[in-house]
Amino acid sequence: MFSIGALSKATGVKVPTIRYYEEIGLLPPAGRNAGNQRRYGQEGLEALGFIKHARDLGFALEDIKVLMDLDGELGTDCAEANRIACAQLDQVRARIARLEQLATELERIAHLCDGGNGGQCKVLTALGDHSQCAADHGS
Amino acid sequence: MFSIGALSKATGVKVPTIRYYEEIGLLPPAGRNAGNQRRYGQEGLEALGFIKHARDLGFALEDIKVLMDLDGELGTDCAEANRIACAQLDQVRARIARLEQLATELERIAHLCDGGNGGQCKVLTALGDHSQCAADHGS
DNA sequence: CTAATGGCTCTAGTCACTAGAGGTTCAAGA
DNA sequence: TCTTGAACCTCTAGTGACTAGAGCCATTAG
Repeated sequence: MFSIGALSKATGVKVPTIRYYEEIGLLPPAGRNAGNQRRYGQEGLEALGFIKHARDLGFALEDIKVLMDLDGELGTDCAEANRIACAQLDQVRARIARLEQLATELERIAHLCDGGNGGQCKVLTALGDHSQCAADHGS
Repeated sequence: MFSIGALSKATGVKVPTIRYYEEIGLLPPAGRNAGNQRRYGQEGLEALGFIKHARDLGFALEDIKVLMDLDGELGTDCAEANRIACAQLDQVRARIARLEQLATELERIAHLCDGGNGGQCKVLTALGDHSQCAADHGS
């Protein structure tokens, strides 16, 4: 049996975050001891480990909830889990592409300036003027 | 003179967002007409355009505030603006690196499954078990 | 037995908006 | 001039995923 602090250490999820997960129904309400403190068993550890790993992979809590519900079902068909994972992968790839455009643009802007002073700052000018940008970096 | 709606169209920033920017002091309070409606001139357009561009580049509103204040100062030294831009670039690069790790891991997980069913879903198992991961994709 | 640590609930704050209610003003057509 | 509908106003509350703090109670080591 783990206390909430022990579970926190074991998983790397902060104590208030664990309580938050319970509050929003992502974790089932923990059992309590005589003094009303939460006590967790192996299945609590596994559930929280699953959440932690999925969060690290960038899944939204809502998606994690769906994945966990899938897991409970008997003879789970894999299709839904796979769909969610692929959607997540697409999102991550899209974010990478977007960030790479930003990085290009920021490099250009940052290189305008040698850190000297006097006159109008070219960095500020570049930030103010989208038309100077090489590409459509966003909208 | 622009109404808030015209300014919104001209910049691509939504109307409630413009009011929000004013509320938090990012935009100076707009002048009003006889009927208490906001009216903007050229400088309003430019200020909002600056904010929009910087937001598109991923700058936080707090950083944008600093940049705009810098812009107002006479003989602005460029160093601070440059520092903020470079910090932003570093952040973007770090996020890209992190996301690339995630993408690798997600590809591995998504490929475990052909969408068939029966037995324990390998996608769910992989999500639950960090030790299967090739790399330390997060913490 | 006492002190330190850890746990409890509850409220409010973060960031950057977004949505909705309920009311007022503007601009264009009849 | 009147009317209608769009655009505007303020205010409150909600989003996601936590984080911080107040004020109190439980557990545990010495």
